[in-house]
Amino acid sequence: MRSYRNRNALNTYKLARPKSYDRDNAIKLACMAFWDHGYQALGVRELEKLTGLNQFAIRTEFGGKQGLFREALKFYCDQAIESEMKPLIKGGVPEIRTFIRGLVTDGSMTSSSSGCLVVNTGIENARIKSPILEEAVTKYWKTLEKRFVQALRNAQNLGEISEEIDIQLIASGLVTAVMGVHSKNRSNQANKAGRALVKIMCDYLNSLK
Amino acid sequence: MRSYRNRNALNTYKLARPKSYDRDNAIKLACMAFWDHGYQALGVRELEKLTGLNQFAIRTEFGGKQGLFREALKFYCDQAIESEMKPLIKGGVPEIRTFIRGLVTDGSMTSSSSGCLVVNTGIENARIKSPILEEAVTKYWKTLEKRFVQALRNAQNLGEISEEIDIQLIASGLVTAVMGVHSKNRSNQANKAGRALVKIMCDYLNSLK
DNA sequence: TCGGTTTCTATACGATCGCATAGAAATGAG
DNA sequence: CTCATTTCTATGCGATCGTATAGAAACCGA
Repeated sequence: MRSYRNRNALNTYKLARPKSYDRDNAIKLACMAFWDHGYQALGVRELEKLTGLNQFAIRTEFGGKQGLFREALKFYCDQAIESEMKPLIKGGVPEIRTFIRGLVTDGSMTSSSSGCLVVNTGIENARIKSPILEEAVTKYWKTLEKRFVQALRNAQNLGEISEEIDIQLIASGLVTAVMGVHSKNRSNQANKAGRALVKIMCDYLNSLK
Repeated sequence: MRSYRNRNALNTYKLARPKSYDRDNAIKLACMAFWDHGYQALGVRELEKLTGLNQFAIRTEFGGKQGLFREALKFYCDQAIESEMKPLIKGGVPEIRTFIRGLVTDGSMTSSSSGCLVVNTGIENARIKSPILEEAVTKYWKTLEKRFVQALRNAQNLGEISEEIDIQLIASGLVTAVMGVHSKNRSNQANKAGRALVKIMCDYLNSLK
């Protein structure tokens, strides 16, 4: 065993039997599977079928079911932060509205009848007490809150909203509202179930002028 | 076996070995246990310890783990509907505010670091697809929505809020906000974590005059 | 005290969980 | 071709899941 890791096409020394799966795609499929079924309810054997991975690969490539879940959660978070949250950094109230509306809009990755993987994980693992997962979940919501804070600051600078406003409070409340929309979407198994709160929050943002 | 059921002190014909548990109290303890740990993560053997029930009792009295969970969920719903939701029937905006604030107030049964059993159940069982549980969850949120509608109508009649308002929309949005506060409380394991959204929704209600 | 009834405890069952291991299969190098 | 290396499939392990069963224990009526 010359090279401990030998992934994808970037082989260093010796080629052996090629892997039957694409790592990145497997993570994506695992993400969707956990998103749908939850962590505990999804067994390793069904996970194999849904991801195209084999048991050996789950062990050696990801360190088992837990490790694969961590990768899947990371994939979800990175994806959402990079795509949906990004416009908030330089945006203002319109971008906040777009983000919120994305929670109940077909085609948006944050709009799903399965809710949100991070919400689901935070609720399911509240008592499993895995520090690694807890940290990932906390980091995700902290990031979203920061993005909201940034967008609200931008909005103040643009004069879109009043200077009197407690930005931290609104950002925190928006995060909680987002979690509510996801929860309702999953509970009702409909990706638009939370649309009333979306409307209300948009109206509320308008009232901050 | 003269009488098939022989519960508590109200024995009909023949007294035999007395039960070692109090049924109602066991349901209450089971409710707290499931609330904390979730359904799947809580095994029958630990459930025995936490409720004071024995395996035989779980089978004969409740029909197994599922049956006990149903009773526990029913207990939770009935309790919340009877205590926290009740003032909404004859109340107006102040009663809505009190309800919402109760989600992040020590001593209120709807304020818990474990979130809300109905939210947790809706999320955990979204893919388990138990029609019985799904119906119980749906009914709970429908009831809360109706209570909000009633309170908002009362508020209109009292002149607390404008006649122009879309009551159905606000009621639905309030329900989703409630779910958000519960989700955040559980995710953060703090019964006041969702307080920012509570403040925002109270402000929003004030703006409807 | 004994019989009838119900609930108790103890034990076991089949299924499934995540994970480990062994040997076959698939590749490139020599 | 053979060999070294890696990944594959097949099988099994120990633990735990919810549930079933059997016999002991606890009560009342007679």
